[in-house]
Amino acid sequence: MRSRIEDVAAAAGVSMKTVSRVLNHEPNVREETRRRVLQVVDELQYRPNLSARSLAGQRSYTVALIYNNPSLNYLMEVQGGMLDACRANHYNLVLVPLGASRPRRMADLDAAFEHFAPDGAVLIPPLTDDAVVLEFLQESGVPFACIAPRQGEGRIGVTMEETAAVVELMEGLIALGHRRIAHIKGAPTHGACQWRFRGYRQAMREAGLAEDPALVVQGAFSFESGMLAARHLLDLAEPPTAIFCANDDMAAGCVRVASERGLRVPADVSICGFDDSPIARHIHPALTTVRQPAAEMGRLATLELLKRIRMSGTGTMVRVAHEVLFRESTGRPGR
Amino acid sequence: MRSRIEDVAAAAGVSMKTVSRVLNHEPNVREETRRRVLQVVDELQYRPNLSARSLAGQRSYTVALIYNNPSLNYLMEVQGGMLDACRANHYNLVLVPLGASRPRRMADLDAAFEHFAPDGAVLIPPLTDDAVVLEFLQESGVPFACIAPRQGEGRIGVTMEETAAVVELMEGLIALGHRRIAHIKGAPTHGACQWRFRGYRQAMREAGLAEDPALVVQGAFSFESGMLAARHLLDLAEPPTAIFCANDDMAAGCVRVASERGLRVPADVSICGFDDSPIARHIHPALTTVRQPAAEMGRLATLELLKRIRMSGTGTMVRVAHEVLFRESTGRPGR
DNA sequence: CTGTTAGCGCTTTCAC
DNA sequence: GTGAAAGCGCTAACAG
Repeated sequence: MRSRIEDVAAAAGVSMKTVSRVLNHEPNVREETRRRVLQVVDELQYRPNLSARSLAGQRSYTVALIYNNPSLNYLMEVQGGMLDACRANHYNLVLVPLGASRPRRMADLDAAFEHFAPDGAVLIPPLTDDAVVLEFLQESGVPFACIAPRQGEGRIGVTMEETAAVVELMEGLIALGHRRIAHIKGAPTHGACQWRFRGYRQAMREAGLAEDPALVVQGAFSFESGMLAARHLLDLAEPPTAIFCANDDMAAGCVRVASERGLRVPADVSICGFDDSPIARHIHPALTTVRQPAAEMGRLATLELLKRIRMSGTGTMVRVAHEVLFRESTGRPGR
Repeated sequence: MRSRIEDVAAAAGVSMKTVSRVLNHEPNVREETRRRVLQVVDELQYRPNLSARSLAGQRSYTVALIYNNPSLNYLMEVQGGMLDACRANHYNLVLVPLGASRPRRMADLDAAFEHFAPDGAVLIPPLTDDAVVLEFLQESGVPFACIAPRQGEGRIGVTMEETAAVVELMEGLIALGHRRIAHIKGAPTHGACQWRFRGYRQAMREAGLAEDPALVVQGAFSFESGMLAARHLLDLAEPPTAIFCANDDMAAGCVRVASERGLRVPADVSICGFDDSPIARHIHPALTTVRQPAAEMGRLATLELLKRIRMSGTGTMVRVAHEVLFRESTGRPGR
């Protein structure tokens, strides 16, 4: 049978409560007592019973990852980082996928919160900017952290300097000699869409390049939407020499369309994306893109969340560094 | 405050135990009583407290997904299917990634099992054939299900007719006129490697084609290993006209090498994979491959596991259908 | 700094 | 068919 806290207490010659104090890093335990307890814990291979702990402590030791059909790769990375942070802090991670429709989202959220009663939650885009979800969380009183929200005011979590990253990427294109640079935007509900578009405009302006509205088209972050947008752009009387896509999936769609049409990338058209998802390295030519450390962001968001769970009011919005990766899909404009 | 079983009992005019019986689908409750209880449950929005239930019932209502660095897409799909099955049965899913080294694997497993005390576990390849992991599970007495194990004897879970699927795919290649067909094998520790190779050999034999050992090379399921193997094959004095890879990542690596060398796919060389992972549709040309319903397999494996958890000795090894998808990467051998 | 006493909300056992 | 009482293993509140 598994040993209980009572057994540890008896073997260490202290009360259950003292053992509990040691295990929960509470103050008011003499150093010697603490050491003795820890030794017995080790000898007896004692592991606290999660259910008993939760029941008595009115906490679930669970953190929810709330998501809504984003890129699987991105989700997987964030999830991995969160898992690390959770394990390190003896927290459990519960996945909460939300349905597409608004009432469905509410029902899913509600069911998951009723069932798991998470102590906190992490939101990833585009849910970080979903009014319905945000209101639910605010009302529930459960602390939450956001990853890359459009609006980070008064929130905790992690952000990246997306605009700055895009400017850097665009400066690279401009330095290569590109003047007609197109942009395929992401889904408008997604915070990143805004930041990345802003970076595009800023770089164009700073380089003294006129912005041609015909060169900015709406995408939806999917491979297919990238193909559609690419066809549109390449059909223009004066097609762009470079296309900056708001994510890699759309950029891959562009590359595919270019290949189908017999265009060489980057000789005929340069293409770049954002995210550095696996597809960026797997297609030919490999995509120039911006790497965002999704796993690290998941880990950090979780750590900030745990701070807030442990002490209300703590936790901040931390910034992580990006990295612009120039690979094969961009080059000098051809002729 | 959240309502408790006591509140429901009081409102329905029965004992707590009767409510418990209804909620757990136990026998010995009159139909009328059951109906009344359920109505009160609905009115009071009663949701059982997981921790209390686990503590009293000596069960965690948790199922573990044990994995070890497989393809992320595959993992994600299986995970999604398991999540569905878990939600539908009010079970929790806990992710248990295992480290690379053998002692590390044991430590990870042990820690996760001590901490979460899962009621059951699902293994995915290549862990389905890992002696250390299997022994641990057997000794722990925790029921487990396997997805696509090499050896399904006496186990429960899900399998696919991998060999038959490969034969079908190979027959397609042969019908197109291919005679020199190469095979890039998967990692030898992986059960699938064996089944897929077997299908390759069987199809060659049945078509009366001589097997050239030079055309069978070892890969490791990664994109990079596919590139290496492809270079080797395409450098042969008499290169193959078609290459069947044990998974899509390696096939994508082959396509990339072919593109780099200016070879046209499929005019100069046909390439096909296995899995129908997203990359299969995202590269150009899109890959001919075999779709395995990973999400469905995750769901079914979980359902079999839950059967066994609920009644020892029940649960079986179920088979799911595959689908061979002929797309753009295969065609008649050129010249 | 340490211990005692009550529960947390549910299931189990056994009696009716 | 149904119910009463006794825990599951832990933490909270308070007393020392």
